[in-house]
Amino acid sequence: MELPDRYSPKDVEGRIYQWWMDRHYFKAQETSTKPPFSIILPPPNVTGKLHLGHALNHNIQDALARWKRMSGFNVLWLPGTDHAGIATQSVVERELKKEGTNRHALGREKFVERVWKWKEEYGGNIVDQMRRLGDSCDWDRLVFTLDEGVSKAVRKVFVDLHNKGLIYKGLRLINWSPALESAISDLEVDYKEVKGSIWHIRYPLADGSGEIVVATTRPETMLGDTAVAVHPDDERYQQWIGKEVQLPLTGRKIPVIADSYVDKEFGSGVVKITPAHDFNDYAVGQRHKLPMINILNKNGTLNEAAGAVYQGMKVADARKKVLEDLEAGSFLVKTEPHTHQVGHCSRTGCVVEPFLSEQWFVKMAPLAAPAKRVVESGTINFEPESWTKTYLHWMNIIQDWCISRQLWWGHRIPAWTCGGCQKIIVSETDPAQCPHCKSKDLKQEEDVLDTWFSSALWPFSTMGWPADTELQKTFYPTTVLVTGFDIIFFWVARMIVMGLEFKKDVPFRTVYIHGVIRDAQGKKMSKSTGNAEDPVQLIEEYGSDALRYTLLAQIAGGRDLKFSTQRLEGYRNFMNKIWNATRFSLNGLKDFEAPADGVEAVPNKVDLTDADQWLIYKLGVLEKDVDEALKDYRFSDAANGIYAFVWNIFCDWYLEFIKPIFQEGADPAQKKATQLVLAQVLNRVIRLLHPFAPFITEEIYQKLPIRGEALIVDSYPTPKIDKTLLALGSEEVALELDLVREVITAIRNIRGENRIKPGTKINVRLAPTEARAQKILGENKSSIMTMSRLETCEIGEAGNLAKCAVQPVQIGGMKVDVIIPLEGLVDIGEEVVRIRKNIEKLQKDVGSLTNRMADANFVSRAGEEVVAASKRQLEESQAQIGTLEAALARLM
RNA sequence: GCGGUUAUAGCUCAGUUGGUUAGAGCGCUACCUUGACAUGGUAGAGGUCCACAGUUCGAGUCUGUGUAACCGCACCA
Repeated sequence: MELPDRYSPKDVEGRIYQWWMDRHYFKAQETSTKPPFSIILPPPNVTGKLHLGHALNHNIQDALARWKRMSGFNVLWLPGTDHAGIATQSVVERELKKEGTNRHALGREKFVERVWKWKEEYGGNIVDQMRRLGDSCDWDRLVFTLDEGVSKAVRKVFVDLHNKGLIYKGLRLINWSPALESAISDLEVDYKEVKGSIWHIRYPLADGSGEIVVATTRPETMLGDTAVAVHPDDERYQQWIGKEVQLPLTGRKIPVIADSYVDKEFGSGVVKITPAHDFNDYAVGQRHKLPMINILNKNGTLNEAAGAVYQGMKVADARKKVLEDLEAGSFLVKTEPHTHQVGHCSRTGCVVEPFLSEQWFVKMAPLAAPAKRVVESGTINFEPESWTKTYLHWMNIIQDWCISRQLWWGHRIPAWTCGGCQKIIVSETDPAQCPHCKSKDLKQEEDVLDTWFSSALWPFSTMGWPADTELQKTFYPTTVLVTGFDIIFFWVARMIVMGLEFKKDVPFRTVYIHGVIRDAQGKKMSKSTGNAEDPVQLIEEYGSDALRYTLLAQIAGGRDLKFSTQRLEGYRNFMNKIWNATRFSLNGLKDFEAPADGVEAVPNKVDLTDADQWLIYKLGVLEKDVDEALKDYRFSDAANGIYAFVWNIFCDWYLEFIKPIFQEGADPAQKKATQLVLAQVLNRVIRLLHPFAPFITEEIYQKLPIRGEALIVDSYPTPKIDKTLLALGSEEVALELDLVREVITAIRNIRGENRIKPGTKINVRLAPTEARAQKILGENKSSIMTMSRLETCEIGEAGNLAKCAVQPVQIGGMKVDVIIPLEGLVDIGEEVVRIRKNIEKLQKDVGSLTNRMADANFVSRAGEEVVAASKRQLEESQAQIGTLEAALARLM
């Protein structure tokens, strides 16, 4: 079968993916004798378009899934999509706006219907994108966060927590997004530095006995002030404590209180207290039982409590007006520039307002305690480990979780208020009547739950909980969670909490936290800055495997990754290299008969060339390294190791070494042996590559002479399972072949440096100093001649060095002088320069080695082998200098 | 303020337990269309491993201090 000379991902990826699907290779077995391996996919938003971060996240999980599947595990990779309350609702609201209407006009029921319709139509897009990435998820188990089963789980958890007193409804100061007109959680607030001012305002005492100056960054909130506070020990203000001040503009009288929250050193040492619009003031207000005046509407404008003048104004306008009025009344003392952190809504970017409102909360402290313990004890471990500290820190300062959102798209809170007795009923099923007063006048809460509430249950709600399913028995706790650090608090921590509370076990054993993808300049990729790359677009252009290799080869130790298309191009080239190496190999295997015992077949050791044994030895090292790297989540080490093997060992050397064997006249026994080695090693390389480049490898695999049914379900090569083949490798022979390679490199080096045309065939004398080198060179003479394009090659005495280029080569105790007569070939001057450069380099080594050997401390204290090695190196370097100097003398 | 991460070639990064001459890819220079691949090949140039101190016979690697950059968390109105 003929392969095109370039790998074309487009012709392969879709077909291969469909083939895997048709054959159900992604399916997990509910029960199996195989050990389980499970991953829950962090569900992307249904609205979403995958970004590169998703690609990385999914590629890691898929690499793990494929590796484990090949390693004999019963693999469950459970996919899902998230309803993403705010994001999805916004998309549909934008659609409505275009149609000249809005959700309020439509009404709740119709609107939610409309969102569902949207989801049915576009929700599949995100799944299609995941398939482009090659995700080998068990698609038959695809779950959506609003599916019936998941919704049941959500209700059960809500009701249980409520019955345990861990969910409560209360009037609290919460973070309010005026743009969304909804509460948001602490985590959804991003603090950004904003340049503002700090205004000093005069508050006259009510009894006219003086005035007090307060400092504030938000003058408009003074309309809701209910006290002025000073530090109890502040000598300047002792006489004011307990008196009243008259609030400018409103004339309201408010007390001066003492509270140690006030910092004497900051500003004027006097703080205006607005309990309804500041978290610290709220705390002070609670301590002093101050009244709370809410001056804001839900949309962020001022309400009637702010006074007729300001009612209806936006906060920014009100601030201006208040300052004008203060100025006019000469209440304003001074204005200073001041930068401070201002909370912004992570969804809309609007300024978040602390807002007094009735919301539902989860009491976190009792739930956090066991969730801390499982991480402290190592039942769950973070990879990299340093995230443990971040996690524990957050768990220590955790606040109650505000879970209600004033949206329509999501899990509606399963609580009803009875019109008869006003009691609140919380129930898993919609109640027909009030259990207390039997009234049928029940009204369900309007609010929905924070998206992350259902996400927190994901590891078990997706497996059929609360029913007791086989799936949970087999796969819970899951093996590993793969995610970015940005949702450790949003998601990871809350899953641990809920898993422990409802499954009495951790949701996963390991949390693998990977870095963030940045652009080539190191900036965070985002839609708004326009530097976000579209993975599907990149796949179109470079192929899914190339993209995956780029990401996996660079992800290490949880560090961020800088993405450049230049790098992507490099790995695209690598895919092509693999393709062409296969093309060449298959050509050489045209008359090769696949052995009956397939992958177990090995040639007789006596028929193997040195190159065969060298290659097999290197393969053994690779298999060991890759196995260890993958076990430690060192994807880049594994990917780079395979890359180097394929390119620098297999292609650059091995394929070159075996080329003559495929020419006519080669020894048939040797050819047969080499063909078998080639077929077996190619088979191993393709299998090793599969988790990192699934499409191209499966495509190639199907054309290999030695193969099974499908690569995706073949086994993953390790030294353990490849014992028979790897036993043919030899470290000793490998070292000998390295000498041959060094000799070839030396000849090429002399050629290059002396600018001898590649077409010019030259004569070389090789002068080994011991029998072992003599033997190995003799055995590989024809390879040396071909690969360095020689006319003649003598192996023996150094002979006359007059007008000769000379390069000493030594490796593992074997030594060879490479000698090339230059007479009539080139200008001798180049060789003089080349030799001098080499001598200089050697002299530097000799210098430091001499110093070291002269150091009595080194000789007596360093390990014996180290001293011996240094001594040997010194002698060898000196000998090489001798050789080169002799050659130099003969050149002049 | 508390915590974390990073600092190695022009760029992006490897360098596992301290041990010969610190590696790769890209970029750069020269040469090469040789029968797998120009998305290729061969050779080459390029590094005071952030600074200082310490431990050690020996430090890119371990310890401390400092500097710089990035990221969390908490924040003073």
